[in-house]
Amino acid sequence: MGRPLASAHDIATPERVLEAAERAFAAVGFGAAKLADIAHRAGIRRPSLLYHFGTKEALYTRTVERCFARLGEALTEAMTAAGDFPTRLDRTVARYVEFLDAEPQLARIVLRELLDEQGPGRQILQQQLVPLLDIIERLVAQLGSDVVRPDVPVRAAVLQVGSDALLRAAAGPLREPLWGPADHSQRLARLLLLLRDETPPSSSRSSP
Amino acid sequence: MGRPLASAHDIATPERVLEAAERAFAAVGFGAAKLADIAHRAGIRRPSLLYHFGTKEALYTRTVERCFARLGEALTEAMTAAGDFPTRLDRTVARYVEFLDAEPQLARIVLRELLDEQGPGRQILQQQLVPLLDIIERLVAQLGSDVVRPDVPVRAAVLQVGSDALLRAAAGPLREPLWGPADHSQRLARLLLLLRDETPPSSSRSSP
DNA sequence: CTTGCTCTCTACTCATGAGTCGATAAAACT
DNA sequence: AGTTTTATCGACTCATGAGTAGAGAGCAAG
Repeated sequence: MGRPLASAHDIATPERVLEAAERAFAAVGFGAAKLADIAHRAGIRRPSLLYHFGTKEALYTRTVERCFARLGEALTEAMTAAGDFPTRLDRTVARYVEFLDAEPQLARIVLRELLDEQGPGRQILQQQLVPLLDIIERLVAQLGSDVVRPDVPVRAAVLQVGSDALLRAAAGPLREPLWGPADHSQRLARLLLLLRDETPPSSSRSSP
Repeated sequence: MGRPLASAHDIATPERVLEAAERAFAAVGFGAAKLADIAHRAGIRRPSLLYHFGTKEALYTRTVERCFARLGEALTEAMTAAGDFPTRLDRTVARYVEFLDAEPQLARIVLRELLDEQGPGRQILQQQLVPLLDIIERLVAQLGSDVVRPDVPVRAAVLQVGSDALLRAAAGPLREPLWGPADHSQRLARLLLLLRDETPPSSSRSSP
């Protein structure tokens, strides 16, 4: 054999490996994931994988960084939409939840990194999340000074909504039986943050 | 050597092993945890550990079951306190959060089980959590019919508060910089569930 | 004191999975 | 055409960690 071959659908091999790695690490964690599995799922054998990434740890770090990068993108993209505060809040929460629900592997990896004592994730998480929370707090102060409840701790509220979405996405088959429909998160965020709740654009109430 | 010896502080060996196992599995997960480490932390060698538990998987299952049992106890105990609805809500949330903060290993293991595709945890989680949520919903309907917001999805709200506490406890060193003081959870739960918020007994407001 | 039971250890086996080496072959230059 | 570069794989090495075997030490009962 020889060159790329680019097998299947002609996506570059390293990219396919990263996708397979994301699934594997998300499913069973760093320790239990096997390079041979990942390689096979990417359509190559283990040595070829190691040719591209050198070592298992390196592959893992790359995977984690890729996850956090995409998550960061999704978050900031969702936040920078135009509109008044309630609209932006709805949009951000909705997009964030949808994004995580669509990529549960990502949610799982982020969570795993939060749990692991070592791992590259803790630092990345701190470095990305702290400034993001600062931005949100400033945003709330500027945009929402008249519609936001003055008595709510903003950071805590944001983290609560965020944690919920993360766990919800990571819960896999338990998602529906426990959490139910997705737009509940949006509703709860409104209830937490907004002074008055003029029932959001499209949503369900539990008891009319 | 020979009999128990009961080393250190005379706690039964299997119990010491379970404690060590809980720490280890919480810190690095099932795959990466090493029986030799666990054994040493419990004051014995690996074969002695295997004498008591037979296999690594068995030890893990025992550890997980022990965790869920304790968590279940803590939850139901907190919920069955007397008082009107707001008081009970405050107490339950406060005790739950304190409990998890005091035993972060437990929170980590529960989370890990939520993440793992196989593992005994998913099933236990479903079996314990679904009925618990039903109980809570019934409780809210009975006790809080006049003080609880009628427009809030109870299950979702409870899960949101619960997820937050779990992640908060599992976050280790990131807990303070991100989440801040513990009583915020209590405050958010009040804001979510109660119709009017007469500022809970002892709490801090972020902007007076 | 001897027999038996419980618990512990040291010293193995054995499977598994990460990383290396050398061969090979398709592409990409020259 | 010939040479180099890039990517792939089969067949190794080697470390590590789970599980096993067997011996021995303390304790209890007869």
